[in-house]
Amino acid sequence: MEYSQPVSVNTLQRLPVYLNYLKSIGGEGNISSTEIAKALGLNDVQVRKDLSAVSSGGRPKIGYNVQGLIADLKEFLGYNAVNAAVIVGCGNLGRALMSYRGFSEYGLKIVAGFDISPELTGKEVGGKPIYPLSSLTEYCRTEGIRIGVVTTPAQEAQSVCGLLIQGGVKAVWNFAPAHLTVGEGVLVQNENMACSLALLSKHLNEMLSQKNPE
Amino acid sequence: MEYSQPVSVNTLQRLPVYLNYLKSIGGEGNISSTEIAKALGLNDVQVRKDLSAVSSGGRPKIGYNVQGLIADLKEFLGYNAVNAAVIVGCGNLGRALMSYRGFSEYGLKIVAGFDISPELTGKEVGGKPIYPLSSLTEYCRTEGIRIGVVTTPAQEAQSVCGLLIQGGVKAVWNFAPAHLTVGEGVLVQNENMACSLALLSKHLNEMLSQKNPE
DNA sequence: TAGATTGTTAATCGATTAACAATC
DNA sequence: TAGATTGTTAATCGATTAACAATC
Repeated sequence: MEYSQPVSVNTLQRLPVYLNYLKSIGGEGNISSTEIAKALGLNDVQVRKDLSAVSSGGRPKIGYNVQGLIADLKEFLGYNAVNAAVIVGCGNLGRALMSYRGFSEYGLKIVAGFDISPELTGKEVGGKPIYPLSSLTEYCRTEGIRIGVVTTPAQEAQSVCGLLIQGGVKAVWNFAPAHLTVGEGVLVQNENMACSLALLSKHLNEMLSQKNPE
Repeated sequence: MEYSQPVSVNTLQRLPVYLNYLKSIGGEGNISSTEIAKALGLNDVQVRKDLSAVSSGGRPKIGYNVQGLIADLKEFLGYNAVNAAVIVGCGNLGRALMSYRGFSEYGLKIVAGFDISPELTGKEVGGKPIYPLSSLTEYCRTEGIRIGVVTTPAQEAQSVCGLLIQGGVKAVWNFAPAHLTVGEGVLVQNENMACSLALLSKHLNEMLSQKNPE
């Protein structure tokens, strides 16, 4: 386990998809890589290669044990750990994330929100307190927070990101439509809705232009 | 413009990042691909190649006109169009998206929400009505809706997706932690938070294991 | 002009897929 | 055993990057 080979970003992103699928079928039986691949629209060799990084292996002619694979994936993805995180920016999206109960499933625990507005500070959302932005860095440092979620407007995102890093945060989950520049050792994961929308919009355009060709 | 070469998914996902950056610097001047690349941590050849699909081109020794490039990117990404969309599932996340004013920036207009709960139907969020789930397919068909946003629990996601497609929806933006199976010609774009969290969590583990080696 | 910068062609790199041996 | 399925090695494919010619 300690010496498991590094996994590519692409593979890593597919692992939660496998987990979702396996949880949806449930049961006590076994499943073949071919079945998984077919259900998810992937190549079966790819599925086996991805799973080889995670699990103790399947059995020829039988496949993979569903429950075992679920357990291996959860363990590998760190869903059994508990990582404390703060949310910065308690607008609609920030508050929605603070209220979301599903994160515990993924080993993430939102412990507090931060906002610059005096109208929000002192209140609670989803049972979690909202503190003033001025206390963010100190809070992260004393509580040992490693994950920060940025749900501020784009203009504030970079400075807020700086505050988080000052407080010792090592991973920033960025929902603001802005590029964040960070130093070595800090990971920025963008949940950029504009990027997703770009793909949707392009697809629609192509569909329409096929129907109405020049 | 009609015969622009197809753009890879990777390139397409970077275009909104360029746009964000250019908007953040603003101004009337010009900018070189090298500068853009440096600011975003990309390769300068990649930037030029990406931009060549979008813009009428830069000028040697001078670079690209910032405002011109912004306009080209917006046009290419379809941000000047207006695509009507519905949101299915008006829980915390769904309501947050309904209230979000930024989508108009991206050519997306949320026109209505749908939910199965009688406590929500009839109400308004962000000035948009919530209708009962039973009216979803008919609504999409009569209003010509092409985009559906799924913010239901995972269990309901696939059936809701089916209703959307029955109603003529061609692009599904899926926030539920579930794999959606769709037919030919329909695009599913997953905004799967579990996938993002997998990357964050893996990064943290690696950081920690570096500090505390076996 | 000289030099900075674009745009393109060729080389590299990495991820996906095909072929096939190992295994139950 | 025969055949289904895994796991791995080799081939393919596509994206990134390097080299370089074109241009202002």
